[in-house]
Amino acid sequence: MVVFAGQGDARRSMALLWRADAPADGAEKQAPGPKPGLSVDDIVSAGIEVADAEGMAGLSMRAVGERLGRTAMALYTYVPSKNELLDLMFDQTLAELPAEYDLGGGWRAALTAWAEEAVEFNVRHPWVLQVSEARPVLGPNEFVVLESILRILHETGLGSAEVRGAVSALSHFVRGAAQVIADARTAAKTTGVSDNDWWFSRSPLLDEVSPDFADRFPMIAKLETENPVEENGLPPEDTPYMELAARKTFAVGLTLQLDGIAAAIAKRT
Amino acid sequence: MVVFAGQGDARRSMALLWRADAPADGAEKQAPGPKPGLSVDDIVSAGIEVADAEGMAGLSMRAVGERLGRTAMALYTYVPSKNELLDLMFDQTLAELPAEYDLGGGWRAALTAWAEEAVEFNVRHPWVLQVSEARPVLGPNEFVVLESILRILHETGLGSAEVRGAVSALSHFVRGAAQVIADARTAAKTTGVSDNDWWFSRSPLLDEVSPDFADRFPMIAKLETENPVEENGLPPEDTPYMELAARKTFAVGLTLQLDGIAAAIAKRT
DNA sequence: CAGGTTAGTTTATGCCGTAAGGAGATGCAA
DNA sequence: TTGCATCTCCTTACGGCATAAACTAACCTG
Repeated sequence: MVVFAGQGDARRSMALLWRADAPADGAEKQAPGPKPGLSVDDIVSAGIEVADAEGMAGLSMRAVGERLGRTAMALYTYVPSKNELLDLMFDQTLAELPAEYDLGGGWRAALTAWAEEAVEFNVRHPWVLQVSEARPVLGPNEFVVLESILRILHETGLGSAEVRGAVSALSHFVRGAAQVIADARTAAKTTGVSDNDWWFSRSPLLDEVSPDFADRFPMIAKLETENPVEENGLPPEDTPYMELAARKTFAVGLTLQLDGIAAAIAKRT
Repeated sequence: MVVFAGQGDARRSMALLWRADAPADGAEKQAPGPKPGLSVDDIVSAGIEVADAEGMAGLSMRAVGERLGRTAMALYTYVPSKNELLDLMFDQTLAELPAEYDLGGGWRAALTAWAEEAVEFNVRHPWVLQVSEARPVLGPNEFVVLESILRILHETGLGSAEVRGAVSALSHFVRGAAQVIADARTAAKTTGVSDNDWWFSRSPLLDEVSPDFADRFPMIAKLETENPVEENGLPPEDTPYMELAARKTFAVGLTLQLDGIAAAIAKRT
């Protein structure tokens, strides 16, 4: 399911995201009570580790707490809710993306680098894809990332509306591609069935249940015979079939995106 | 979280999807025991209704059963698990998409119609976006839908690899756009906060927490001032701000996709 | 050393998918 | 007509989830 950004106390959320804890000017008075055994950063890091390893479905307050030797409830001292924790995790994770791209090779090379980086990032942290973009988290790193692609697109000389369109097109494309790759990996891992085995168990069943497949779906049949995923014979047993296909398709699709942008540039001049 | 296609008994799944219950040839012998009070279709329809109304998060066996006046466990007589039910719901829902598009106006017009139809479809049934594409469900309607876009792309004369790239680019784009629109609606509904109110509560906090925003993120600041979402003054209080913006951006992004395909065609000749 | 503050715990509530087992209905063979 | 196999549907139970509420214990300040 899709998760939405903090609907709790907006001020506290923003303060956490931007680390504006404001320990007052100089005062810094000693707080009574036991010293904090954890920090927000500890919890965020543990959360990211859990989510990377077990996926969004495996991200529970219990699991995060356990990784830190605490109960689930202990986390609520530092973080108002699981939602806010997820926002913090999201923004923190974005920090590993480059803030700038080399523009020496022109916008096309830079966008290619951006897209490849972005796909790998999302494959590394597939749970990030489940954080809704509709109401952004508004954390610092989210803005850094947005700024970085805007800087590349600035080179194209396109107007604001086209830039907005390009950002969303590229971002949807990259996220979709990463989703497929990540899902393929997760499916193989959680079911214990390789892509090969999965297809070999289903393909004959498809024939059985729809013997006239090639007549009903001529275009699909044509595509499958003309351009099978395995280019030269069957892929080795342990090749991640789906991921391979997805990566090939990504390359072609990316060219489409860039050519579309080139066309928009051509139209302006 | 993302959901994967039936990892249970593949044969039974396929039989359910293709409605190949095979009541034997002519025999049709009366089964003992009480007559079934439900059908798989009843359950699938109820499931779709629940998911449309409450989203993937609200889709529970208990909720589906309740809609049919049964307990959750009653469903397991007809459907092996929630996963298989979701597969059936997915394929059934796809049936409402057109199987063919008018090619009289050329591939560009047809793809535009396809994309607009697809976005509305996904906005109507946002839970569909959570069904993983990595291991397809392999239901009949999934193939119908794929065949329909392949038929359009056939008109372009592109080769298989380019067609695959175009399908994935268009599909990622359409799904991403729909996701944003659907999420915006869900966020407004579940939080009870309009896009306007959301932004007005956060915008000042952003200034507070990052007073040097315009210096740190000049490109973002420029984009916001050059091309604010509200084109002529503030939008009326109840306008779905985010959705409006998403739809504008969708139109621009779609042009990019189509121009990219046009460029691929030009390259071939 | 008393009192207030804080970190962290335990416990409880109401959700979830679904395993296990039982109750009652039904059709067929004897 | 009886008895049984088979089927639908139910109740109960288990271990998971987020988090509210109330508690314990650590700690600083007066």
